[in-house]
Amino acid sequence: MARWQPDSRSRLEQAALALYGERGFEETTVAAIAERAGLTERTFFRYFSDKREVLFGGSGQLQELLVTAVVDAPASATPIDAVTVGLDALGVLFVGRRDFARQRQAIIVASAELRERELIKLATLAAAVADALRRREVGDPVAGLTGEVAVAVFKIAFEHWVADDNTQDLSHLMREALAELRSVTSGGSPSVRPSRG
Amino acid sequence: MARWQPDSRSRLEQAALALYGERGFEETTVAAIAERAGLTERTFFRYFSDKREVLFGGSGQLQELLVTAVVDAPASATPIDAVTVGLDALGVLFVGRRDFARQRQAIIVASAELRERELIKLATLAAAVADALRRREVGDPVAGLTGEVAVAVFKIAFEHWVADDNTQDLSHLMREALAELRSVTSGGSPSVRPSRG
DNA sequence: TGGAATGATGTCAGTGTCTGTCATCACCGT
DNA sequence: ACGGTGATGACAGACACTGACATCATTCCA
Repeated sequence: MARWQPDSRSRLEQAALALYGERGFEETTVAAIAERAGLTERTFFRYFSDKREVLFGGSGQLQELLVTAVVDAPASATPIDAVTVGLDALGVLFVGRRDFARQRQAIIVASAELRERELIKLATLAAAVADALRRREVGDPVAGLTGEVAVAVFKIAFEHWVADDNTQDLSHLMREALAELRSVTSGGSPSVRPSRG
Repeated sequence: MARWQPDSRSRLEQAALALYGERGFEETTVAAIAERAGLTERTFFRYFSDKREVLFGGSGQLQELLVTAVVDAPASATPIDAVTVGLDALGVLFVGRRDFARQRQAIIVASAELRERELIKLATLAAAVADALRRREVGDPVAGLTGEVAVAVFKIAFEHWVADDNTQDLSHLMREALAELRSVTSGGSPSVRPSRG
């Protein structure tokens, strides 16, 4: 018999998800999460740096997958092509996890603090993609802008995927969003020019 | 003789800016800010919802200016053109304020908490731009994507403007960033050409 | 085999953010 | 004068988070 139950981390994650869903994020205390997990408040903070972070354990894996795919894309691929390959790789990560993603997203959008945390995770992701592109000899500011584009596409497709009665898969929605973005940025009139138009 | 010194709000803002700059954000207590402003901690929280918000008083004005310009852009303007008009309008807001902007930005980039707050302000701005475009009969997802593009362009140009020895004005840098973005999104397989990087 | 090292957890005290509540007191209109 | 108003102070308290030390099953090794 082990002295402690195993999987403290995942028990804390599950307890937090449940309580945030039931009572809301702000109304849930860390003490309550720890109690439901059969642990103490102090132990919660040993696993998670703060009360929000317990919802973002998967962000590291997401970033690793995307960065690896971008770096390993064919040498002939343009920056935007490499990013497209990366986004395709993300599709598999979410297969079969739509219900979980939906529950988690409902909690996040309901809390300003959690939305802040999500945004900085996405910004970190964009920076990581930009770095990956630079390893492909892509210069600035193209690398930075392409990183922003990748995350914008992911974000919009993800929101669409999680929303209500959508049945298409995430990869498909990401390709759609990218196509839309192309049409937006190519929609300006010729009179609008970088050099003092 | 007034019982209290006037301009409590701006005294608190100045005290916070000074202390965040001297000691750093995390190392500065609200009590210290209030004391330097000749007020109490409780009064600080009557003016600002939290310790970070004291640095973001100008975001409302920024948003109003951008949204108004987008809404009032010529009816013939495409979504991306309307946004370009809006970004031009922002240029004047920062004229002569580069030193202040630089000092404030140095504080923000040094703190993860403040970066989070900045990101949600920018996300709110993007949403406001999207709403403004919808008032121009622009549909989704073009409105949302164009809002993201507007903010990405502003963000990158602003960072460049604040950085080191740059002498060009903000409006010019925003037009440059937009042109770069166009080249990024048109660099994929469907319409060819390797990017310059 | 027995004792020391290890590692996850508990306990406790303390700091700082933020909120609710009530008191204070100059100013203002009547 | 007098009561209303509005900005501020004073105070208590909840909660997030941290540092320091204690506990104790497991494991390692002489």
